[in-house]
Amino acid sequence: MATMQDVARRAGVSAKTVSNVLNGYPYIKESTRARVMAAIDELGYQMNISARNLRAGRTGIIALAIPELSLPYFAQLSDAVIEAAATKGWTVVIEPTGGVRERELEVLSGARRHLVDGVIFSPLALGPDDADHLRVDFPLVLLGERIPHGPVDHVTMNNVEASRAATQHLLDLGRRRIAVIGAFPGEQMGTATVRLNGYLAALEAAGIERDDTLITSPGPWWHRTEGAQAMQRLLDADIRFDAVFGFNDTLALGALHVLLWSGRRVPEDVAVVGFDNIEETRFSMPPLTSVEPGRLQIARTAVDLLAERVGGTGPAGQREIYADFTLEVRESTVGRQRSPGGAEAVSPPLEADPTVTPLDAASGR
Amino acid sequence: MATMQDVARRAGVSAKTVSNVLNGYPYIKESTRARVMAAIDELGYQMNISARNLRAGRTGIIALAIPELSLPYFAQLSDAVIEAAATKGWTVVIEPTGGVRERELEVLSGARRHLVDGVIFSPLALGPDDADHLRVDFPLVLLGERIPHGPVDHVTMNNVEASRAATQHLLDLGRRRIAVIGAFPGEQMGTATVRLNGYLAALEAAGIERDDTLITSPGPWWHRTEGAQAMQRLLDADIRFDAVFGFNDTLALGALHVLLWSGRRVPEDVAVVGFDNIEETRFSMPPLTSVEPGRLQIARTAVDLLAERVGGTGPAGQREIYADFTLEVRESTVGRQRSPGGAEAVSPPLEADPTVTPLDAASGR
DNA sequence: CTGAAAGCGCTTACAG
DNA sequence: CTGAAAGCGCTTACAG
Repeated sequence: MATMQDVARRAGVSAKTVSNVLNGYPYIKESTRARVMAAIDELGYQMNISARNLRAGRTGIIALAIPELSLPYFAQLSDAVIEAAATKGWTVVIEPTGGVRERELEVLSGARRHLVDGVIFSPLALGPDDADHLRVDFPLVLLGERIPHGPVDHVTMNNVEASRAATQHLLDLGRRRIAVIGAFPGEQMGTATVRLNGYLAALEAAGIERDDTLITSPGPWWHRTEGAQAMQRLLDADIRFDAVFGFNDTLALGALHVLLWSGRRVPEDVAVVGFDNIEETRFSMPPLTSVEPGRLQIARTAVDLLAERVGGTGPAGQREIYADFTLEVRESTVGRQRSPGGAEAVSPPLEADPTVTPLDAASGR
Repeated sequence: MATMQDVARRAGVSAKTVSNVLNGYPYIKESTRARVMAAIDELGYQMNISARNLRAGRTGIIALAIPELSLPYFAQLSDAVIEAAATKGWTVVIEPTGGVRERELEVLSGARRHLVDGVIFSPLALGPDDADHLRVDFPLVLLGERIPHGPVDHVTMNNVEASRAATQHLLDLGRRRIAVIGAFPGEQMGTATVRLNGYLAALEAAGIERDDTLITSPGPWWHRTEGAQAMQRLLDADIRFDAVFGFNDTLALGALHVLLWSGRRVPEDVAVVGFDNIEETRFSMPPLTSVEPGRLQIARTAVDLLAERVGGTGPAGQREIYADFTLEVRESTVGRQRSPGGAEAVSPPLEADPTVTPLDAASGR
């Protein structure tokens, strides 16, 4: 395989000049650049990334450490991060930690430190007591709620406010007994905790007393299974409720499934709200009202902050960025007619998802 | 940062010996190994991957090129590939192509050839005419149906048989007018084509004539949206049918959504079958009968074949491996009672998903 | 605008 | 079992 030297020889220049051309160094005579490019074409030359990395101390790779891709939120977040990273010329390696503490620590201990220019990390097992582990010697951007005021740049959203808004939406519809799927009493700090705080804040503002029989704790994982199980236990215990707030969409969808199975009408008997606004919320039956957490904004911001750290242009202190959320109102709370609160008429979700990449015309499937 | 030389000096050995220790070279005196390990610990030494790659000509990275992570099948496949690759010491970079021809060609033109030891590639835009593009000078394993007999190792499943079995299941239930969601007439070869062939084969064996008004072509993308739109068109056109076969689960789930919306009962009025057995098939209402394509087996086999190619131990010719499929019968076809065909009683999906990674006890959410 | 030399941190032969 | 030398293919100063 051709090397930079081969190209230089063929173009009648030095390797340095080839390097300059390839790296976009501006002060090169046009004729020289043309000769170099021609030589590259003729030899089919491709730069050896490892050599460049060794010498330059950069790899052009960032890691995205998340619990698992099978959780739709993280799959969709990963797509967004990959796309945002590409605009910076970065390749992304995804490191599913399984939410296992040891594997999350490995992300930080930097066994792959030399492989990546930086890391975007969404911890699940690590918590506030682990903030010191975040003092690493490579650029790191933190996502999520587990370590709120760590010593690194942090991108998140205002979960308390968003959760309060979702709960308020149910209250506005006249619901008074709102079951929660997704509390996690063992948690010092995390998504479950802050979303529960938002829920409780909304109740308090409405003068409704907290009822712990309505607050279910399906455990640390938030798949559909756990949502279904938690709902089944509520039904088995004959708890009365007129609404359900799932702390993520998969919990809410699992709960919705069991509700319908048991013969409840949604939203007439029970209104259901989720969180994350994953694609399938538009396709459940009925479509699921959900909090859009600003996933694209989170991905882009995380990549931008990381790029600044890698480039050394970030400020000295850590930054805390909050993405904007919105409540997407769908039929699981307002039914098929116009919402009483004046929301737009809700129609079957037949419009294309604007976030879907268009397929070019020539391709097939 | 400490180098191998620093470690060698501290341990009183040569760099070569440190390298031998780190690479598991067997013939090292135990006392030497211990001294080296101690020096590594004391210095906090971590090998520079780029330097190793440059010298060894390997990177320890493989690429997985897929259309997009937002399609649950590919997210779940990616998780499986990442896990399988880890057992070989490989890191995975995921390259979402968006199904765009140009980006799929980039995967093969090897702009990142030096970055990866090999590539697992699931094309969508490239087709049988592009087989020559697969003649690349790096290890490559192909997935999917788009290029059936290309010049490279290929892992797939028997789509025709699986599709035939799914259709037969509907026929066994007495259904005679089975609508298809997912045909793609413009396609020379691909998933849509082979699954349609299986469907037609089953009809023919049952002596049922093909009815083209039942065969919908939602286009190349197989999201929920397209399934919902195709179903809406069937309903708008007043086509009669008593079953629906979605060529993947998201199409089937989109169609299911519109069916229920329109007031049809599933499966009493219309039975629904999907393909891929993604997690949410167990949580739709009703749960969706689907073909399990052997996703884990596909992931592991692809990684194994690639490892043999990278190691130079594979056979000269290309291999064609078929994963085993099974039909997972759920309520969308047999309802909540025992299936007439003798399948097991179907119950609400409250059992845990066995493919879910356990979270360690100490972690939170 | 371009070149010649040195060196990034490893591993590969080659010796012993 | 271990060592000394060379070199993987680039980029970084340093000159001019």
